[in-house]
Amino acid sequence: MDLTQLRQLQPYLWSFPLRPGEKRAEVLLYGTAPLLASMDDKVLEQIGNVASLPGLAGAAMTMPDAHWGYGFPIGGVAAFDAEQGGVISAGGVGFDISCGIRCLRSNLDLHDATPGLTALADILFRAIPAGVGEEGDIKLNPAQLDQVLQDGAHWAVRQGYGNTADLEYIEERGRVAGAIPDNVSELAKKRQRGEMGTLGSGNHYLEVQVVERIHDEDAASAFGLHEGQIIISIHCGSRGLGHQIGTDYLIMLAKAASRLGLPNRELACAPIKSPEGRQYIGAMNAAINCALANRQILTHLTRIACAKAYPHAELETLFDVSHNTCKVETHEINGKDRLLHVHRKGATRAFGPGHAMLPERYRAVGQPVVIGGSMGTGSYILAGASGNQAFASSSHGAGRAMSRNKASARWQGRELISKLAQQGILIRSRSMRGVAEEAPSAYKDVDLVAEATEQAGLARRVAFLRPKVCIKG
DNA sequence: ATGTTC
Repeated sequence: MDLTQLRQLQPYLWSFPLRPGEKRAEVLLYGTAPLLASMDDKVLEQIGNVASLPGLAGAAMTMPDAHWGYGFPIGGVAAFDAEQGGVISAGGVGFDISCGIRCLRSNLDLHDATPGLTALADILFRAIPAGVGEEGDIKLNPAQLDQVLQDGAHWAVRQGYGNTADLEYIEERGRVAGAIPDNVSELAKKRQRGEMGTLGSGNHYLEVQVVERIHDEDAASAFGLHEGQIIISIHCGSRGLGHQIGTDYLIMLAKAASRLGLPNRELACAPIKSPEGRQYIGAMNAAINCALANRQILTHLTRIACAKAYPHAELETLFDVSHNTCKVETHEINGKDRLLHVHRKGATRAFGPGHAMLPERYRAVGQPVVIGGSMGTGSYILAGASGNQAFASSSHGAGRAMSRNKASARWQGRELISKLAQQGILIRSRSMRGVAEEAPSAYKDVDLVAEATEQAGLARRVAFLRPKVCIKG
């Protein structure tokens, strides 16, 4: 991205000034000069397009890990006011609806766990269905799937996957309101009937990590984290169902958008108050519940696998964040509280200290936020910051720096795996091409993303996690 | 991300 097009407002905040004759809302970009310089110009074009959509509240924004996506950039945040003609966009949520990360803290430490890590890697690889189209042992009939879409992780706990203590630490406490299973196509449901409790592919993973560094002792203590502790993180979403909803509604919303005079098919959207808009929102909420249930089942499978390698192991849910959603929230703009539909695409909600929606245990320090790193580099746990000006949003990952095609042309999966093994990181995957696409060097530097996220006032770093075992799709 | 062509 050419930085001469931008105006630097603060050390970690930039604006994209209007060109003569251009009509759109403000665009704000969070990040350092090097991070922004490494982004594709497409990011700027895309967030500029978002700023021209009807009913936008405040500015359209990008997070420090932004890269270009379908319609909206990944790492994009945009809030719309239904009362002012605001819109809902499928491309503003993302195709993998409610993709997110479940973090589990363990009672194991690296020193004791090390001798069993190879066995754990093999057990997890057998226990966790992963890869494109991969199905699990759970097969649901249509009525059962509708219950999943209605009740999310609560459904999973009722079936014996995990426990009620998990629910307290899931965003929305395990279930969003407003899901309408009838708005989800039969094809989308059919694709999901065998895919509950599966990881998927691409950047999805299950990682066994060690807490290598604590940045904030108070928050770490509230989150139950200490140096040397083993953590397990599960990154996945709503699988075939979410993807099919994205496909179905892209077509419907594109028609609605053409009536609004928006020519760009990728910006497919409809007013929140329109029939099409309401219909998509009902389907999207159903997909959010599907993803929450999916991560709950995977948590259960992970506990069983972990107990085989370490009979005394206990895994508690630290938190479960979603980073592809649109959620209705109240935010203050110019001193006035407004009810907004906040699109976060590749962006994590990051409520600050004192927010009423947070579980009591974390309320004083802020919401746990996860910046998932690339395979082999590491991840950060952060806490939502007071005074976040980005509709309580934060970065979600390292963010790609290179396309999948380029990465798979440059690296060999097998070589990467042996190189990472030398660094003490065990990779298990059925797809060598997938591993090559996920090469650590195809991503931005997660340390720089986390540092910029903190310096920009979006979230505070709490702990750095180093991967030890990584199960890839 | 994805029954890898939205």
